[in-house]
Amino acid sequence: MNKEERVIMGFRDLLNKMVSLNKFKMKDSLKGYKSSEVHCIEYIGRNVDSNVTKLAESFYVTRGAISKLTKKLIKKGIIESYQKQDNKKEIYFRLTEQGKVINKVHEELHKEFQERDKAVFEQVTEEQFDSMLSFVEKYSRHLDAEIKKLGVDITNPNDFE
Amino acid sequence: MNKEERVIMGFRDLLNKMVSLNKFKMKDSLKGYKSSEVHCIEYIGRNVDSNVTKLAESFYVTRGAISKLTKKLIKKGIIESYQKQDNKKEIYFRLTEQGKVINKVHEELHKEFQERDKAVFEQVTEEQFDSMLSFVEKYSRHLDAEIKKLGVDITNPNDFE
DNA sequence: ATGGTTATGTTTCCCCGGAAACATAACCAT
DNA sequence: ATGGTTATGTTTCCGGGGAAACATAACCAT
Repeated sequence: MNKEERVIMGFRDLLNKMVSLNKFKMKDSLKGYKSSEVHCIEYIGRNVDSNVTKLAESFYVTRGAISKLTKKLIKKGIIESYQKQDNKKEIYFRLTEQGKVINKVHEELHKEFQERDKAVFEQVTEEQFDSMLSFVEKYSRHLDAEIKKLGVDITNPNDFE
Repeated sequence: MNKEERVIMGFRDLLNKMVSLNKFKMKDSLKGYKSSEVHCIEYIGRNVDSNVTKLAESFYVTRGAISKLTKKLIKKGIIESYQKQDNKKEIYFRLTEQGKVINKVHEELHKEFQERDKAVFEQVTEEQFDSMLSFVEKYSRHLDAEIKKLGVDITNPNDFE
């Protein structure tokens, strides 16, 4: 396996491990909530006027999937929807008080993760960060061009190689 | 968003884009085959004596999922199973002639991807590669320790943050 | 203004994979 | 050797998400 593949594979495995750990910890502190639900709550908590489309694009899933998920969260009383006077098409979401509590717990968990990995990131130099970011951005732009050229739809992933 | 998050997010997006592009191209040259099937074929083509457990570990999915997938591939005549005289427990897989053809097509596709991205990787210096690999390996070891400490099961991912 | 086009959201049907219970074979400690 | 433990594979049940058809609202060109 050459270096290119090792880098890509390495990051894939890294992400898998992070997700596994996240799910595991979530079972402790956020019992009863699926990770997809928590991510949705997190996004709505961070972004005013979230709607189905924005959530779908951000999570790389279909609008249909988000539509069902938000309906579930509304039924559970974690989020609520609202509209604006001048727009009868778009439906926005915000957290209820209950939702804010869950979001708070999740934020604490995030801090815990950062603390956990601090030791690793402290060893990374600015140059290393910039080098990685420049690679990511360059590669990303390259793929964007390809995606555009072929007219590919980027609404589905969540499985890797 | 700090640099740590940007690197992780950046790679997540990168992987998503690669997967989308892969799926799109596969629809052209490997019509009728799901990407999970093709990956399975690829693995069996590369590794002698593949079995359900090894495939599951490699793909981060449950043995049950692989069990169903391989059954489907056998029914389609793409792979076949065999056992060894001295082991009545483990069941191995190999490609049939038809499977080899598909694998060949897939390999060509891989080369095409490498060619497509050559321009990007040519710009990456050895130092950059080594820097990224060292980061990945360090972080990975760190998470492994955490995973071991907590006794987390790494058999499920395929969705990211 | 109005008819075609695009954007947004919903619903139905279906497939894939996880969880868990199960069956069987291999291993191992005594 | 044998009974408990572990490894491997399978099956059933269920939930989540994709695809596609659909409904409705907004946009836009004429």
